[in-house]
Amino acid sequence: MQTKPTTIKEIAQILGISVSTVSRALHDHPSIGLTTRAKVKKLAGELNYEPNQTAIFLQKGKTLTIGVILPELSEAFFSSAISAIEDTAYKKNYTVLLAQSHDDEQKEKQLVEKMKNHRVDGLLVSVGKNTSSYQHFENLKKYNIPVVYFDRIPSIPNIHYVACNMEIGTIEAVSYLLKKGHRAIGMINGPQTMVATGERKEGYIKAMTKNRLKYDPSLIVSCDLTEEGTKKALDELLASKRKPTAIVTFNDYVALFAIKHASRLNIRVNQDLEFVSYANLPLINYMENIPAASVEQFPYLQGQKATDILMDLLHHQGTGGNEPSAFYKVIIESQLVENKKQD
Amino acid sequence: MQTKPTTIKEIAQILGISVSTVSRALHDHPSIGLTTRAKVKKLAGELNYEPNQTAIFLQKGKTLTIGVILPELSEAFFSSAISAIEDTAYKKNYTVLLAQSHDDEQKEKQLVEKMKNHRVDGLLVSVGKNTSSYQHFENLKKYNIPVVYFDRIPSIPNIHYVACNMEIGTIEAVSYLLKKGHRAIGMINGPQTMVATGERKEGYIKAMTKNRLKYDPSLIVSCDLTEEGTKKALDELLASKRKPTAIVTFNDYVALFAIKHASRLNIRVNQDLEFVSYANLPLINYMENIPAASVEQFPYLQGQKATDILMDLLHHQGTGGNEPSAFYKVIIESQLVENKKQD
DNA sequence: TGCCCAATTGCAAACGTTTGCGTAACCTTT
DNA sequence: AAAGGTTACGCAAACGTTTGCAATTGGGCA
Repeated sequence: MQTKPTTIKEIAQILGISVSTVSRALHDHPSIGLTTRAKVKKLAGELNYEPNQTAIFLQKGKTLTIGVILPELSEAFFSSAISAIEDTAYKKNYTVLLAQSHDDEQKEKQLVEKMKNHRVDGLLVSVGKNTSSYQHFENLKKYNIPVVYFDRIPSIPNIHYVACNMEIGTIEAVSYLLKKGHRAIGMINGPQTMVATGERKEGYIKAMTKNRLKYDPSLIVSCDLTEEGTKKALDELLASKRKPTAIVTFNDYVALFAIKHASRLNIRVNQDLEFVSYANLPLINYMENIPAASVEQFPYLQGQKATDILMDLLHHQGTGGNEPSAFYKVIIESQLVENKKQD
Repeated sequence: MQTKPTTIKEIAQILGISVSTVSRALHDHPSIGLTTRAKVKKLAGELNYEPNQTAIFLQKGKTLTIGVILPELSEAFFSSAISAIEDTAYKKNYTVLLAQSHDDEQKEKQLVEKMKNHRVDGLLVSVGKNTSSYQHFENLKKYNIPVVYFDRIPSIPNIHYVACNMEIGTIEAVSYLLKKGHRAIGMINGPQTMVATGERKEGYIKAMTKNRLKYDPSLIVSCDLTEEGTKKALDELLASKRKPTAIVTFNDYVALFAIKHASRLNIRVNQDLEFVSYANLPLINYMENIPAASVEQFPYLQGQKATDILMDLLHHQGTGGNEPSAFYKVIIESQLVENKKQD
């Protein structure tokens, strides 16, 4: 028995009234009599009527759907963010259309097209790390599809975004190490191309100068974030004139690679060499040797904020319709969190 | 300048031909002359025409969208699975509508409704751990919306599913420990209610009897998967008459909790007490003290298979339409993987 | 020259809903 | 009792497509 879903039309026919009346009755339109209203609802209930959203979408030009494009669903940071996005969207009765770019610009472009065809009301994006042009996103403006970027944001003007500023967190991280008595503090930073790399460096320098210490450029090395690159970076640091007693790493992956390498070199982690990192991973809770502290980047919060902004945009665009003159630029300050190791 | 997306209608008007001709031209319908076909396509290109999917959905009754309902997006196992689902669906030109139940049966029901209203073509489900009735899913059959369950599958007949059988993996795990000389092997199992708990126990027993060893029930304790519960379970095992020298845990979380607890009790992990677990987590790569081996459950593969099945169902339902007489029941055999600790 | 067939194209319905406007019926008012 | 005002409902268009069928054209052939 394959039942076709009940339609408003059938209800109208059974009751011998018009479809418009049924539609209005179901929406509690005041111009419909109480008795008919009740009759309609009763029957609708009995027939298990569910409005066909696709029809409503077509009619209204809105889909109550937001698209999310991000590099990699299985990465902890993003899966946490997407969890937040879904939660937040759900509360506002929106649904989430999901796609991952795998850091492939070409695929990212296709996905934007797809999202446009699906007529998503808005888009949440964390751009791929190789993406060089943002035209495919910018085009959406013409179609009045708002885009909110999060975490990995493009460096172009006039966009809405929420991101995490690493500078403050880094200042805190370095200060934390200084307070613990460290003077030679190394940093394994990311590739020069990334915005976040610059922020970390700035933070490092500011923390040093704020404490009237001089900044030794040889203590900051960049790496490509791979295990191999991390090893080399650590070796380089350990070989420098002022051998560091503490290291700030670009992210948890790098930290763990470095820790692994260090303990193989018979360096006692967090004793001979203390680590501070940026929390991308939820696994810290389960580990033995972990960075002494991490700079939290709040993926859940970022996802939540980004979704809130998009919702706001969606609900206030009906009127004006022109380019918004103001853009949301939410910066979440990163924050140092001490990793208490045992319970 | 907010451009409305180009419609087929506009193209028709500009070219002075009918919409049907335009539609057919764009689809390379043979009955349309080559010249008109070319003209239409040219203009469509210039105007950046993109078909309005919502209209097509309405017309065709198909949305090229599949819904995915699972407990928790941010859990590593599921984020890996969803990644696979998206990848696989994308290849077949399907889009993924995503929602998480947070293990809340009530919300799960609402989500099913929502998915139905969105007219997803099919559904991929991993049920919440508290879900007791599966009626909300079963109802979808009436609407001809196929459902494929994965990983956390309900124990009811006549469903499509792909899941991982823990028995083989467990046999392998226990055998692995036996081969290493262990004789007193403990097991921290899950709650009695879960299918997987039974499978693990079966595997344990089979491995023991296969090796002509007697099965000591006191060496299998169940726990609620929390950190507290795990501690208690481990304490219980350590207090038993035959103190185990190795332990198989229900999953990686449990394993890590247990390892944490053990090392606090000054037990040398994998020396005094060896651990084998089930891989839910990708973090193993980064850790110091890890289970000596894990039973891999292939989340990516599960997601992939489940999606493939759904695709197949979707493409073959056009004809019959009645209840399928055959159901996909794909069992992925779990597999023991030795965790090589240092490269 | 008349007829038939193939090649093109157009008409219009359909998918399920919302909504502006028109129109009955009824009730109140003078 | 006629005018005016409510109240309750129906008509039909619209959203952008697809598609069965009809209609038009032209050419080939007898």
